[in-house]
Amino acid sequence: MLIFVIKTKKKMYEKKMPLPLECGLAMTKEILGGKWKPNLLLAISIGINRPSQLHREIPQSTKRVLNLQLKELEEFEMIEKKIYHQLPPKVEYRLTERGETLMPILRQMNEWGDNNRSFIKSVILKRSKALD
Amino acid sequence: MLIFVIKTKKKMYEKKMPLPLECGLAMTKEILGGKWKPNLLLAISIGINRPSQLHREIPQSTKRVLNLQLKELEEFEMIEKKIYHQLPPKVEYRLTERGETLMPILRQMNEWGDNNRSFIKSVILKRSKALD
DNA sequence: CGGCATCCGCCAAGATACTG
DNA sequence: CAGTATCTTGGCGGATGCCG
Repeated sequence: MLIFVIKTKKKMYEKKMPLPLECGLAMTKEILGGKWKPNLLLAISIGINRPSQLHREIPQSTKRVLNLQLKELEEFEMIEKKIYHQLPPKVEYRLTERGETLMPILRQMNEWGDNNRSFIKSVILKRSKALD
Repeated sequence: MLIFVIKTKKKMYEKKMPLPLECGLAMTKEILGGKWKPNLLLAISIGINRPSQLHREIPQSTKRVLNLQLKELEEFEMIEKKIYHQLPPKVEYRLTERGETLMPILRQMNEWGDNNRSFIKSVILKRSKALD
C-alpha cells in the first residue's frame, strides 16, 4: 500500500493497512495543501512578512483565508509570529528552521513550473477551447 | 505581485497585474494539485502501472476519481497510456520524459515528509484532542 | 493594522451501479 | 478488467462587515 491518508476521524484499525511506503507524501501535502500556503512561505522567505504586505501580494485571496493558512503554518511550526503590541498593531512572520527545510522543495516547484510554463499554458488553452 | 492564478474564466486585463514573480508555483500546483496525482505518479514510476493495480494501492479512492486524475495527467503529458485491445482489456501507464522531470520534486516531498513524520503526526494529534 | 464572525456557493471527490 | 453515468456531499475558500 502506497498511501497513508491523514484522517484523524477514521479509525486506522478498521482495515489493517500494511505500513505505507510513501507516507511522506501525505505529510508534505498536509503542510503545503492549502491554496496559498506555498506562496505564503515563499513570500515570507523573501522578507514579505507582514499580514498587510502578504495580502497585497496575494490580492486574489482574502485576509480571512490568508490568516487561516498562516495560522496552520504556525501550528506546524513552519513560521513564527511576532506580535508588536502597539497602535496600530504590527505583526511579523518569519520562517522557522523547520520551515527553511521546505524551501528547497518550493524552489524546485517554482523552477519546474517556470521551465514548463509555456507547455502547460498551451494545454490549458487547448482545454478551454474544447469547451465551446 | 507574487502570484499567477490560473483562471481562464477571469479576464486577466481587468486588473493590470505586474508580471508575477513566482508564477512557476501555480503551474506546478496545476499539475500536482489533484488529491491523488502525486501518489499516482510515484506509483507509476515504480512500475505499478495498471489501473487495477493503482486502485489496489489507493483503495481510499475510487476508480472514477483515479481515472479522472490519470486522464488529466495524460492531458498534461506527464504519463502515457497504452491500451491493449483484448479481452479482458489491459491498460498500462508509464511516465513520459516530461513526467520524469517531476520525480525529483516528488522524491523530495516524500523524503521531507518522512523526516518530519513524527512531528507532524504529533501536531495533528494535539489538534484533534483540542476538539473535545 | 490586524483579527474575527457570518454567510454562502462551488466543485472536487466519494458512493453506487451499469456496460462492454 | 477498464470505463462511464448519476447523484450526493463536505468543507475550503470567497465575500462582507464589525471590532479593538
